[in-house]
Amino acid sequence: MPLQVYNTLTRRKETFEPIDPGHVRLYVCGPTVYDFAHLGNARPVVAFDVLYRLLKRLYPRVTYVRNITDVDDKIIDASKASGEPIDSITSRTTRAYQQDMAALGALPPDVEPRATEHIAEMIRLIEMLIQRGHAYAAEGHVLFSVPSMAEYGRLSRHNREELIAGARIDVAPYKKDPADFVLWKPSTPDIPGWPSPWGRGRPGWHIECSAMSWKHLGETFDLHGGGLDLIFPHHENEIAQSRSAHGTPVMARYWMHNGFLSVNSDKMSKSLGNFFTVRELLAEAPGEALRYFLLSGHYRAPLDFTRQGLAEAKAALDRLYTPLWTPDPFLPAGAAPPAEADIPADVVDALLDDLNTPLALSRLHALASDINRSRDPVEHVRLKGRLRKGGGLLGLLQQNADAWFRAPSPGGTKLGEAEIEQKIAARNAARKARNFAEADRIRQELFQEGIVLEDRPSGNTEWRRA
RNA sequence: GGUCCGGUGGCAGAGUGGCUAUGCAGGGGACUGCAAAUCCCCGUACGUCGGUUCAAUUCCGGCCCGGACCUCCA
Repeated sequence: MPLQVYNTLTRRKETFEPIDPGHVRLYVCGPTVYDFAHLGNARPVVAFDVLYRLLKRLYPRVTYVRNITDVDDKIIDASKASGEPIDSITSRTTRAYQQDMAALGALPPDVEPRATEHIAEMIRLIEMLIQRGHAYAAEGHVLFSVPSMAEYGRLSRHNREELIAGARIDVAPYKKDPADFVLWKPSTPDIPGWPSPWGRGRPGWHIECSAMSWKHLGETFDLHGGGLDLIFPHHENEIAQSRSAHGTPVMARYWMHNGFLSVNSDKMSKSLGNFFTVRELLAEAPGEALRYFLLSGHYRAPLDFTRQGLAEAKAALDRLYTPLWTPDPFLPAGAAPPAEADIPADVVDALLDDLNTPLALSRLHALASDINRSRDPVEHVRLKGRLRKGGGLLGLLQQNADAWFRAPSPGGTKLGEAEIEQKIAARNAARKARNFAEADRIRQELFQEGIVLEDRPSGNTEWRRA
């Protein structure tokens, strides 16, 4: 079964056919670095991380580019408000972003270009657009001429007239057409700016992605991803810029957009103030649980964030890690050692169908059940390997099960491992003396501390944090 | 107004023209000194009204309800 992706350009699921099967190229819109990322910002990162992992399995070479927008009026505003220098804000926030995404198990992209390091490419692109009659300079600004592009609006399925009719902002007087948008704008001396043929200024929002994707992936590439809200205007304008500058029929062949994360059915957003930063959530749950939560819904569907949902994600991971936690059975003498585990095909198939992660997760659970039922030692070990491999495709189940169950949790017990082991030894002594009241008292005592004991058939007592 | 998504069991969330995932929660049983974990069994859900069909939750149409986008936004 080939990879199928839902393409926003055609509004249907299509078979993915790379331009160059030897080298797949993917671009995802990254963050504007002026504040910590919230869980909604993390959703595309995790979703497209699964895509990246899948593509890497399918093709010999994949280049994944995710930009860092480090020049933007929101950054300027943040600096003015706090007094913190712009460089400090952007470098600090970029670092935090990278740490947070790593904590969610997202692989770093192959290239993470910064807008400020691509000003020359942006200026070049703007010059090309002017040359070809798709842009014009006016009062220190350079604007893209929307009427110059016949196919403008194809991605968002908006036509120019509707846009003008529905516009929520006033039309700047220097625009020739109300739908025209800014490629370059002048900077006053107190804010960041770069010399350009149109005077000292800074880029508009959309041009940077056109410049960076061009430089790192070429004029036309395979996949472009981002949040649903970027379809218009951001991606529409990127397409207009790139296609018009290069004279190409498409910018990216497949456009993928993730749905929103909501909180009590309201979109999680900074302006509504109902957001949870990845950072604060990492203080109450493991990154892997947050990742599982994000993958528990299909990437295009809305996903409602609740503490209960997060707790269920953690419980589901407990269930998947449980069979991985039990020691491998002894292989019968003379038995062939289990072969290198294969990737579970049904998990791959689920992902090939437009990244159906909920279905893929259910297949992981089926695999866990198989392991729990398995009585054959060789089969048991082989299935465990498969579960790990399948989890790996989703960026899950890669840590040591002991670490998963025993890593100190924020707000958890203050008891150290040595103290826990000590209490377990005391309890086992009581059990041996058939003093079950004392044994149960210790069990209860540990339970109050969030420690669960499991007496194994082997006679060992294992503990884990609830 | 325009464009585009959805409405599935107590909750979350897949999927399918007939065999009704998966997890959590709940009930019963096995196992256990007690537990935990695990295993077995259980509750027969698909907004609404029509249509097509031998058969529709699944296809088509109307309606109702909810959501997103229409130059801040993942």
